[in-house]
Amino acid sequence: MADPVTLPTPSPVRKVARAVKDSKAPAITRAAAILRLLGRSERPLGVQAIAKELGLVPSTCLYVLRALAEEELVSFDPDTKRYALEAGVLTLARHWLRRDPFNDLAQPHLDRLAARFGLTMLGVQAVGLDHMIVVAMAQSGSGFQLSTQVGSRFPALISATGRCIAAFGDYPVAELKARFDQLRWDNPPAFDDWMEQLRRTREQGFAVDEGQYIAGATVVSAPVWKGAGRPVHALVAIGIGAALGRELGALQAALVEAAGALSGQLGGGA
Amino acid sequence: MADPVTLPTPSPVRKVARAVKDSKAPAITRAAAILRLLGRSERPLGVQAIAKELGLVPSTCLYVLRALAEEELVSFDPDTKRYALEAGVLTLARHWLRRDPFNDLAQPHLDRLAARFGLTMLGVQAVGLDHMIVVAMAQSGSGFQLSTQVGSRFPALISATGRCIAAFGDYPVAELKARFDQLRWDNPPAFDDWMEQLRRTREQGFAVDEGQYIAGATVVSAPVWKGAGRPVHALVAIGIGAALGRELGALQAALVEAAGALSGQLGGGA
DNA sequence: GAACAATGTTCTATATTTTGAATGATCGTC
DNA sequence: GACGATCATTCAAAATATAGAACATTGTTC
Repeated sequence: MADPVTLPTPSPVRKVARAVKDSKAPAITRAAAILRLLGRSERPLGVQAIAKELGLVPSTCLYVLRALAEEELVSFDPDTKRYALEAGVLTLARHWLRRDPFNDLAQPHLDRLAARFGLTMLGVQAVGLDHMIVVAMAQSGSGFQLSTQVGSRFPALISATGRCIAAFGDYPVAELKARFDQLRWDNPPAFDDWMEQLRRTREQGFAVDEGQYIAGATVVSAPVWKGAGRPVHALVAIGIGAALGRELGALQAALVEAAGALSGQLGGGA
Repeated sequence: MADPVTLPTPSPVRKVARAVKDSKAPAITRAAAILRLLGRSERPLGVQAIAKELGLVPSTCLYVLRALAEEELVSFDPDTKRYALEAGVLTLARHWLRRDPFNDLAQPHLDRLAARFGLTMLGVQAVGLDHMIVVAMAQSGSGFQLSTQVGSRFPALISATGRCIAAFGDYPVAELKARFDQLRWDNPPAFDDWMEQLRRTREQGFAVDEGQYIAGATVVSAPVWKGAGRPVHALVAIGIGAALGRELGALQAALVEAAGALSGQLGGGA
């Protein structure tokens, strides 16, 4: 139900409270927190429930909700006095999709690879060191497979794609360590082993995760460059461990090739 | 490029200024305006450009942008100092989609009708009397660009669906008139004719627009009820005028039937 | 059906954000 | 390579959004 990234949320209250204090536009921080909470919630929520969950003052919370409702980002049921996400968020998403070249260009690659190897392919975008977001997807259609939805968020350093982000991002080791320690894996690697894997990732140009993030699943990820500097995107292949078998080598080669081609199309120096 | 609804936007400045003043949480109003502007824009924008376009104070604008960037709703390129929508908006949209039963239930109906009649089908949601938003879609031929169109906004009273919203909404005539006068049609009907069409829409249980909103296109729309009160959703068929021909009758019957079935599934009193 | 409890909403003093000018950075031009 | 202009950013005063209590409304229990 909940996002992989929202599962280990011990206390939104503390986080929201701190973020609100540090911000020069606290109302926006509160609004974003409310939108996320409503997104997480299975059912519409009342003012009080929202305020309590996020540690906000009810009256302030009410004003924020009214403003969000006015903007058609939140729906309000006058009968039940409950608030929920409104379809307006779709409109923003559509505009983002429309404007992002990675989506259009990545989709054919994803479709092709998904069909050829019979697995789930993702196009992923990193946003800072916090999260990565699934922005495109393709599935082969046959048999069982793992799947996510476009829009899903994951911690930035998790799994194979996390290794790519870390390997090519040139971040301070201390920062990586701090983030690494907060990750949840099915079979967590030791930090030193992980650092060694980063080195190999840099050599090979792609990263592999064999059952460490999700037991039984193999994830291969190759970075895509949009320009100089850090890669912001990656192509990801996800397969049930056994199903890949000897094809793993071919998959890796095809993935790297597709990622390289995409980098070229996006005008990046691969 | 731009939304149907954003095309006739003479001056965002006035609108934003008024909305900000009336709101008890102006920062949120500003933030929403910025997000919309960034969505509309083809390229990333700088602080100054955004502030000027919306009539905001640059420094305030900067703080809002920073807060939005912190929330991963807006991306910031440190090199060019430009802002754009960020993939975080996708996450909100995914959550909305996940939680809304109309989507899942409507999709099979849309697919079926699109295939049978060879046209484009939409699932639409009204949000107040301001807008309606396309929340689901099916096409007869190759249905890929599908997701890019979902999220489109239209004025609530336009075309066939607008007639449904007006006909079954029980709004004061004065309010309808005020909204009606702001609509842009290819071939605008007279208000009195339109009111007459509303009456017939109530009788028939569906509405038709033959080339009035878009010259050469026939639009048929049937309301879907989620509960008592006003219908919030509608099923919409869009076809090139000539292509429909004698099938129009069958389409109307099928549309009404599907809308009725959906209303039942959603627990509404059809 | 009445009293209670919980929730939503309004109100006002105060702490905060917003404002607009001043500063610093960056770009394009000569 | 230096100048001018544009843009992003900072800062302190002033307008204003926020917090917390009071009030109103809704739903629930006896």
